[in-house]
Amino acid sequence: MADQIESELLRGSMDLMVLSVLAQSPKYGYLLQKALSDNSQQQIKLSAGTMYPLLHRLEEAGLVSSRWDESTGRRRKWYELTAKGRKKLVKQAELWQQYANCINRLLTEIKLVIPTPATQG
Amino acid sequence: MADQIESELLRGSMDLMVLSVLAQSPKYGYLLQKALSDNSQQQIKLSAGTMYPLLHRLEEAGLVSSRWDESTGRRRKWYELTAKGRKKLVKQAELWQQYANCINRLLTEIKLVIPTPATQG
DNA sequence: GACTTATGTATCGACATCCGATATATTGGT
DNA sequence: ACCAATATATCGGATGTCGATACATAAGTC
Repeated sequence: MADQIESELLRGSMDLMVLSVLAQSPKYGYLLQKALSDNSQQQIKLSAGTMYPLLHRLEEAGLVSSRWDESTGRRRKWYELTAKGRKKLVKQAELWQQYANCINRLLTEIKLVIPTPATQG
Repeated sequence: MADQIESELLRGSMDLMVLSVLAQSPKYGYLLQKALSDNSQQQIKLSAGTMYPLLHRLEEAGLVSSRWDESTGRRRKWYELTAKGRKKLVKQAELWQQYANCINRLLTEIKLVIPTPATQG
């Protein structure tokens, strides 16, 4: 299994990943970390120092809503996508595709990757 | 033609793109801007305020070398990849592929994109 | 000649993101 | 009693991005 992906490359798209994982199902922070790690074959680690401010930003922007669950021994804050968040996710996913296609085209031109059919956009 | 890609999503991979474009041929800053824009169907714009510090960082790190050309009316600083820069580019391109595959997998799972065959890695 | 646009490099300050370190508290296992 | 895992949160430092600004020359236009 490959190492964890360098953060340098990840900057700016953490929002997209978090929105994606939350789109699967509502989660609380700690669970979100595990889910993202699992979904990426342990390649993407989201540190607490990155995640919590990020979640607060998303909530501030109205993209997720949260509620505390104190019913169990554990004090957990569950986050779920709002309608606005879902729209944002779709838009960001499209942008990502564009972006990825751009870079892939660049890398393909210098023959660093095997050409792949453009997905869309 | 789609709009310019939001910078938010681009953070952290400008280095990769610049190294890629320089791998095609040596360029001076202003030419690099045009080349990157052309190579991305005008979707990626590299502002001067981003580019020059970036080029200086790459040179500082020994990934590119530069020399002034004063032979024409225009004063130009040409940049070209060093051997170290080329190695770095190959490595970063591999990381990029890993990263892109991770995100694509995430987006595929929530059915926001049409699944594509994994390129590699 | 005067004016504007394009070319060309560069720095500055404001702002955002990322992350390690740290704090706090509970649960479960040994 | 101790330690690891669970769980949320903030702080400060490092870094990246970009609009604004500065400066200078060349080319085109009125």
